[in-house]
Amino acid sequence: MIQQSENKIRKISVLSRRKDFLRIAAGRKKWVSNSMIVQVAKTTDTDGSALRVGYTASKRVGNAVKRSRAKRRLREVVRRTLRDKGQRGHDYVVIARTAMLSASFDQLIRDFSWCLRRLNSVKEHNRGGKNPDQEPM
RNA sequence: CCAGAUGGUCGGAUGGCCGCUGCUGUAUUCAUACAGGAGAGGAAAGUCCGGGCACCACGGAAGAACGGUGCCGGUUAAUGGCCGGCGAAGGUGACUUCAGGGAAAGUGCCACAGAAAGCAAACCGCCUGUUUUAUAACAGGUAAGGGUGAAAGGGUGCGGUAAGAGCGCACCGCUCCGCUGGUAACAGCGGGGGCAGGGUAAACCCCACCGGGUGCAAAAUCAAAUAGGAACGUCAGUCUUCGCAAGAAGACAGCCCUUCUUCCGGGGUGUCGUUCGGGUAGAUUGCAGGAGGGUGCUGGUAACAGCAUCCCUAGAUGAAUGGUCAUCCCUCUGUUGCGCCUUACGGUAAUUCAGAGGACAGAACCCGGCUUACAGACCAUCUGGAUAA
RNA sequence: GCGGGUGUGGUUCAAUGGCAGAACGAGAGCUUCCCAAGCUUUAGACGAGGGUUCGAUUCCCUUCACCCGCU
Repeated sequence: MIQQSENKIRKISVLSRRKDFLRIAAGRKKWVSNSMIVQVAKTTDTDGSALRVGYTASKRVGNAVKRSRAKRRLREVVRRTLRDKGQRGHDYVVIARTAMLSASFDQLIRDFSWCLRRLNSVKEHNRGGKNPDQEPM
């Protein structure tokens, strides 16, 4: 995409507040793959240039060791991928599923890129003039 | 060599690329670069005990209540931990396990079965006597045997007796006294008593000892916004008092409440600004040098203590300490099959190749324990058995 | 991280240490032309492991799961 090549994202900051997670989940824009779920919403900063990411690994993933490992792999995937393919001015939330632990790392990168591509195409569709409230997600 | 017992150590290794969080140094745009060096455990877990530390409460001591602990001695900051000993139970043994005070202070309970479940009593029995041809009935004695039960008022043997019975005796058990050893728990020996005194205290209880409460989201410092508080200034309708004035006090008016409108009554209340104090979000400290660890010596059976010397070893906060790739190591499975056994089929299996797997588990103020989870590997001491010399 | 609490049939709850029960639900039968309702009847549980006791759902210890409170 042309727009992405213009994006020069110098830093990826981390979401930490429960309020932000609830706001992004209420945005109802998400895409599910086998190993993860990606949610996205427009950021609330006035600057509009930030790119923020939140990570979630619930107790369903496993005990503390497994949750921590899932978050570390998520961070590594996001660090390698989102700098090129993410859109700035948006907040992302990545949720780990159980397959996060057993899948290979290449598969995780493919899953994340696929989710981002589908979400970006949905947003392109939005700019075409449709009402965003009637988005069938 | 096989099977065990006890105690301890480790719990994947190396390298490439890309990253994360503190610390130190340098540079500057003062929060960023670069360099150096550091960065999870034996259980970090469960939160079951004990302390440090912080705040709150409290004049001291004792008692009551509540909770806990419970053989004896030692160790420790302290403990319900640990070490040593005693007793009981289990094991051929090394060794292991034990909430292991008091049932002769009192209360409660012991279902069903059984005659009887607690000051003993007597169902079937046994024995004697009377009546009766006999069977049997009645009266008395007795508790050995049977039966019930988890448990039936010491056990075994001999004597004794009409039958029996601690009725008598021997041994064992119980209990009391004395002596000896031991700090003690307790053990040994001797003598007396003559069988009373069932079990249950993880039932109430009694005795001895211990315990103030809350917990780093404790607490301290700095300190936005909003609301409320205090001080000062400013403005505010009328009247009265004080005062030359500035101003202060009081009353009425105004505004709000008293369900709604009016009147009466009652209650409350100034506007704005600045500052202060308390204090929330947030930030910093608390917070990593400590009941610290390694080695050696000394004392002690040991837990542990003392001395000397060396070392500094995580500090995150939606929570770092990694991600990925390659090689090696270990285990398992499959393929090939040197060699060995076998006539052969076949069996075992060095090696090669391929695949899968490599446990339990992540610090959150710190420390001492306990408990629970854990693939495997190694070391030391000891026990039982087999073989050889 | 810290502090509390609860585990009993499929569900909601009882039960002095002595045969584990009630209601609803499930199955079968009776009744009815059929269904519902009603009546009769059956099956089904003490979270797990140890200990004390003659005997444990109950008492004690360990463990597992779940719930609540503290920002």
